[in-house]
Amino acid sequence: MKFLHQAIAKAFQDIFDTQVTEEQLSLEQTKKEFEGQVTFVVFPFIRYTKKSPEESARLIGEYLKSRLNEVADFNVIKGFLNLVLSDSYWVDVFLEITRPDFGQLPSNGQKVMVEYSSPNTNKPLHLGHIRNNLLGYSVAEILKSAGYEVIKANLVNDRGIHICKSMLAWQKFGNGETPESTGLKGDHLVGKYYVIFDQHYKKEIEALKAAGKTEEEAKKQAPLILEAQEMLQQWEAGDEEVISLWKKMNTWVYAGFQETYSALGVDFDQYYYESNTYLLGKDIVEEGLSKGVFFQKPDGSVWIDLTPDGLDEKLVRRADGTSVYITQDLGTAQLKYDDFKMQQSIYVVGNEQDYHFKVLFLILEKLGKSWAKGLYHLSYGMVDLPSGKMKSREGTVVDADDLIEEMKQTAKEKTEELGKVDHFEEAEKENLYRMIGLGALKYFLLKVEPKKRLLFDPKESIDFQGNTGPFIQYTHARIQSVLSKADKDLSSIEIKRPETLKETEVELIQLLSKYPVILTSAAEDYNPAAIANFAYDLAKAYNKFYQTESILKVEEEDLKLFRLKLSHHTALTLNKAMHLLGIEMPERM
RNA sequence: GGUCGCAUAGCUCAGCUGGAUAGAGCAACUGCCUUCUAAGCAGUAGGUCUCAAGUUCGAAUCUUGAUGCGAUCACCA
Repeated sequence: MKFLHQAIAKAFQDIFDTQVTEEQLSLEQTKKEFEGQVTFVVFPFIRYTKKSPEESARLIGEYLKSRLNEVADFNVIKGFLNLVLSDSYWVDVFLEITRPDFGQLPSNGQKVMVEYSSPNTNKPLHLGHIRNNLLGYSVAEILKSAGYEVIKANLVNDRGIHICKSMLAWQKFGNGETPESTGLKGDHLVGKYYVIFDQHYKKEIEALKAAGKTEEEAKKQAPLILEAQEMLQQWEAGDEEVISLWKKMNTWVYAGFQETYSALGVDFDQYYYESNTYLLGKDIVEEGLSKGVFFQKPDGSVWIDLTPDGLDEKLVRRADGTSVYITQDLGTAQLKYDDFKMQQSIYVVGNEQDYHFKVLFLILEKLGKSWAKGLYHLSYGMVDLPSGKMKSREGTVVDADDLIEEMKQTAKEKTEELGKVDHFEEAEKENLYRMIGLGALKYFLLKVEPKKRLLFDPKESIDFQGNTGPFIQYTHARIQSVLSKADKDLSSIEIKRPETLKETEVELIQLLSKYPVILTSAAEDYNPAAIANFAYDLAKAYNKFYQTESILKVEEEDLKLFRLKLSHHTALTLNKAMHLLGIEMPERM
């Protein structure tokens, strides 16, 4: 498109004797109802042309048509100059697309860390974590494809009072249960005891309230919570028995998480454990004090005053010298940077922590950390149920493992209804159900812009038709079917340039050619939804082409080959795009 | 109450740095499988882009205010 910018700038020079820079010009895609593929809006420039919009557009149109082979024709409607580019030009564009490196941007020498998942080790993963994991994974893949070197990091929240609750409940009521003895996945077993703790704790609170205590008092004085707090202290003191119980239960949880991660197809390059990092940040507090960024209150607690920035005063160290949440995050941020020296660091964390990250980044900036400007909080909306928020203690969560299983089951039912895979081997069927079920789930979660909140109704199953993952997978399988029937090695065949193109072919080529642009902007915005929408548009455009033109039945061998090649590169691009969302594409379905 | 985010068809969502008559999917209704996979294609119907002012040739998009929903404002994480 650059040639058009140049030519239009030159047109202003030649026709109107006025300077318009290429940067000022913007071209957009012509709306479907009009003829042409590219539109130049002249309204903003009539003050340079000193002519009516129509007249200006007509003059530029004529200029372009007479000088550029690529411009076959034009039409003017009001101030819109619609350009019809030649079929030969679109064939050139297509040849660009067939280059082997199409869709992978060259390395930009930048390193970026994407932290996502960050689970608590006291309960299994749920739908909220799934959104987090898929977003993080996808953003990481998008950045890789856009030329970054990416480190996927997971910060495991494996310590603290909540872990002690599960441990205590297991100790008291567990009767030595293990994942092996119960057949439960490790994270589910530990989660079970987290719930059991809460049940007993609530009973104790009720008993205390009946004895005349207030709610507040009861919550603080219940024997179980006191015991859990004591256990936390023992843990921090390195008590052997507590540590060994902690290790045992964490091992169960990690095994369980790993299973869920691999079912989801997400992975990590680097794990950080809070049990290792929770003491970090103490030297940053000292640094802040000596730099005068932090100040101390009479009771000894350390604060930062962010009121000039429109925020509040924030505590960074308690009066008793212990850290708070943000302290260890300051330390961990430093640790990550020291480990990798990356230019950007992205935290994929829910929007409930918007304020926390605003404060965190601001503090690091005030401390003069050169790398603070590369920090970014990729904030995503909560996943809500029709009944409201998911609450693990109340059991109103959509469990990750259950949901994955249900999706496969639904995929199986829908596929069997269609009866197209009856002759498949059992293993291929199972794999197909997995791909389709997960494809539907992943697409459902990723097609929506991250910051928007998401409503999930367990009673309504996720669609398999229309703007969905399976639709795109189906399109891919359909193309593969055509290609395998053709039985040609397309990569080694030189195609002859077609003289003319059909409308659906031009549409397809134009869409395909946009892929690198979409990829770039998706990487800039950390937005997988842009990729999802592109894949959908591409699949739709292919289906339209498929329905209007025949491929294998055409007489002329050259045309057949061209259409096969077009199909082939559509499939490749669909595959690339969906791969960025972590969605696998079946060869047949 | 302060701050931040969101608001587009009955439902779920697109809408690029302001541009043409605001687009898809689901749900509803009509057509299209003796022809390359009908999880598809084509069509009908469905809108005060929450409301009000402003900026301008032009606003769903930018500004301000209002309303509604959500989050957050812990010596919790």
